Amino acid sequence: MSTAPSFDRRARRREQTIDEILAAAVRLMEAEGVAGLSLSAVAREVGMRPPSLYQYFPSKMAIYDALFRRGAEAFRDVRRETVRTAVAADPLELERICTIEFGRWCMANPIHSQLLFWRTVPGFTPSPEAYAPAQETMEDLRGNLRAAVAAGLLHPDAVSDDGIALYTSVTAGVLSQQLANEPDASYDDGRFTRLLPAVLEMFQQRYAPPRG
Amino acid sequence: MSTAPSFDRRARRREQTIDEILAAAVRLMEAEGVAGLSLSAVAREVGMRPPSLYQYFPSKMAIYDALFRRGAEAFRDVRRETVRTAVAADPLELERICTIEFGRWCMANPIHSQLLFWRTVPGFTPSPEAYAPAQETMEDLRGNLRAAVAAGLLHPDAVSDDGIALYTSVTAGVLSQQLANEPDASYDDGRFTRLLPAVLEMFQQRYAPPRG
DNA sequence: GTCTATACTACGATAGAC
DNA sequence: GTCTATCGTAGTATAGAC
Repeated sequence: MSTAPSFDRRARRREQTIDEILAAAVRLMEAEGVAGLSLSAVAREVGMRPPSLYQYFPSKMAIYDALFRRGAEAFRDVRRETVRTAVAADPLELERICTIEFGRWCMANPIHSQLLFWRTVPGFTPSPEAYAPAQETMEDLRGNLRAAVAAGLLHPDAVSDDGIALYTSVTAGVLSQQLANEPDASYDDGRFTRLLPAVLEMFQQRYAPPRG
Repeated sequence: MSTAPSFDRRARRREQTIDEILAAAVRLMEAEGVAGLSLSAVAREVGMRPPSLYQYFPSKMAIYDALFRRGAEAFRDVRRETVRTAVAADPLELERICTIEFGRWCMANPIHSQLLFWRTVPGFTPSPEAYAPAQETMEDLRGNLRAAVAAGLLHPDAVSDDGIALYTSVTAGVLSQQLANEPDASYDDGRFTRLLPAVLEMFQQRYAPPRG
């Protein structure tokens, strides 16, 4: 087909525009709050008129959904890339590194984090497609902890529903406090993010393996 | 002064109206999200026209501020009332009971909790007057933990800045997860609130007193 | 694919009558 | 203390020209 290359170029250009719109939305949310996003402002930011946005997103909620999805994909991939490249002595150390990288990502992407973890936008619920990568991440986490259990580094209860919920609660706890109270601090300077290694130790201690 | 009683009656009536407005605001936020509050809707809810609200609050932010303040006062008082009436074997158990009562209050008042702990309303920052009771609560918490240290039940590091931050992070962590993921569950049924005793044990274990 | 024009709704807030 | 009327602004979204 002689028209295929042309389609490719158009598709790529379209993708670029979509990226630009989403980037503008994030910038505006940083200034006005996640729930304070307005399509008119997005349009101004990207140099369009509001109606033109509808060529790329059918509604305001679709923008939130795209951001949710990209956020969920990004932090899933941060974890996976860490698993692929990190040098760790054992599965537990690997998961620790993953969680810290995850924490860095959250502080580098506070808007996505708020959208993902707090869900405070009035009418917004993520679509199943947008939510799927977040579930995959939970499975990845469970897999890592399972490996730590198999290696005799954690008690089997660590991978129970309560164990996983406890893990996410304490890690999300420090990140949540950081985002709410010192949102502009870097990961390394944050009063709360500094505590992430400590809560991981607490978890490890609680689920110490049975002796033998 | 013969007019004094009349003033009292007026003042009381005015207080009642203010209460009614704030209660309506909370009801609406439960339905539409904390950041989705509109004065017109509040006015409709209480059976007024929007301009009449300005007799009671000079702006929309003043309503948020009043709710923040009342929330901060309420959970400070929940803790203090618990200290006054709870039967506890030692300061550490007392603080544990306080924290659990605090958790119950959060789940019973999710809107106030969101306002207090997440701060996701675009232009809103609490006034110093509204914030003061929250600081008092932090001091109360520190005092309780100090008593536990004095009783030889916790390591002195527990009342360091990091220790306190760790305490608030892990407790706020389970509550935050609960509010975000299962906001409608009761305290007793929540998948995350159930874990509150466990995180308190983790804290206690981490800051176990020096032996001797 | 971007625009103008516009429909429609709603908002927060103020002025001034009663 | 409550109202009507209104200002000024902004919002989301659609129709249709180019």
